Amino acid sequence: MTKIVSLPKSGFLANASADLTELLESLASDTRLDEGQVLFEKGDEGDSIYAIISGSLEFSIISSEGRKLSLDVMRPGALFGEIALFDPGPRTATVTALEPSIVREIRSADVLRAVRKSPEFAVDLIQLAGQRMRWMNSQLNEQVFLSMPARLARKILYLSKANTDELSKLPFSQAELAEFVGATREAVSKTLSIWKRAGVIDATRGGLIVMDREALQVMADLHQI
Amino acid sequence: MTKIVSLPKSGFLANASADLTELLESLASDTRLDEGQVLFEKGDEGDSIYAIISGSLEFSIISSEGRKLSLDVMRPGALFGEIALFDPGPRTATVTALEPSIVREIRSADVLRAVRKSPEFAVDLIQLAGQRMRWMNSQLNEQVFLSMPARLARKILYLSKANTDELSKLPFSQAELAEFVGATREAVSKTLSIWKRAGVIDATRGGLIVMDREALQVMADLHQI
DNA sequence: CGGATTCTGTGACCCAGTTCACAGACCCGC
DNA sequence: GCGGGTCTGTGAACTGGGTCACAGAATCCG
Repeated sequence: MTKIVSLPKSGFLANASADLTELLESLASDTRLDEGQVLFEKGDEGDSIYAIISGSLEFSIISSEGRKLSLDVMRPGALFGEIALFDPGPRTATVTALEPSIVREIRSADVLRAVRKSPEFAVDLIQLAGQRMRWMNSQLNEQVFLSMPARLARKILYLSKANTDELSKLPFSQAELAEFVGATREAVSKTLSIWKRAGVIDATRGGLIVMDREALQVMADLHQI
Repeated sequence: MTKIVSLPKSGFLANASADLTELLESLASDTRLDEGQVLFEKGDEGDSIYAIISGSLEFSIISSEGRKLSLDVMRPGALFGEIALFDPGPRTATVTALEPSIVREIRSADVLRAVRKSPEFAVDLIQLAGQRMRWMNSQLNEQVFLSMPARLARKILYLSKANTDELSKLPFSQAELAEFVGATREAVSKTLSIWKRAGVIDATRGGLIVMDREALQVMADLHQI
């Protein structure tokens, strides 16, 4: 049986305790996802939480008009879907596999039972919720108060931080970056061009390499509103 | 001693269970706030949660440049500050008294102790966190995907819903409304003028009366992006 | 290899909302 | 009751970013 070997610091919510992890082990059922497959989307009913075993999934919100704002890419070890855990109701976000992935599903009733038995689980979960709220707050902040270039710089830094390999190449097209940033492909293309000319990044088709992290950091702090 | 008589559905997070309420009763210490007084602001350290006994407080986030986005006004019965509950770190938002108010403060260590004794508290708290996350998600959605008039219409409907009196008069100046909507005073003034001419609302200095809720509802759904 | 598709770069124009600049209107205190 | 704040209304100019429209590069595939 696949093991959650460790809990890497992925995007967010990746700090489950050993106890919680064990719980996941015992009650879980695994699901295999193809690239592009939607695990659940906004409006779905569902009361499970998930842990990522392998692959990577995109976490996004979608407007009624169909516009998408990607918020995070989650990697093995990440836990998600906890809003619906004890607050039944439709899902508020959409989760899509970016590559073939495996997720472990735990029904909230099982978690609930475990919580009643052992309060430590609850403390873990509340802490997890706290971190997620903190993170959502920062997203709101960025969207509201930062200009497009600043948001772009931050997302690039954030997403490339998760990359373990040496020169952090981001495997996203400009269209995908635009969705992360809440802007159009054209706008992203234009600012990337500028940064490329300035030697801050190097862009190729379907990818992008950060050359000068410091400079990007500056871009992220400039351009406030 | 003041009692939390009931838990009215205020802005959000107003559905604490009887048990949790009792906990609040036993461990709390009350604080009196003057109008305009800041209870805590973004960046402060602090690990207490609060319940509102009387008055009303504004919940807002503030950019590094000093721009403010008001998110909610919280009324008696509302619970807030729970991010810091089990996830230590700086506060992510700012809370200000809109009028003379009294809040009850509970140190997170006390709550933590209670949780370990009785898991039901934990379930309540997690549920509370779930609702708050749901709500924050909706805020993010609105800010990102809606035009200014739609946001304005929604905030007016939302804020006036909390009003119990007959013809719901909102006691906010246009400048304050602008902060709620993340726009400038002028822009708000202009769209309010239009709505006033159309008979949808009636505006006076420092306040505003909703005449036609349905029409506002339409405005809220139109103007998507 | 050659055609088709999918990305990337850029320019022209448009529009929502900001900034700036006032002019009234209301209101409160002396 | 009048003078100085604080709100409200509105117009002119500006601007970030969106929309539209292509053209050139990469890549894929039959």
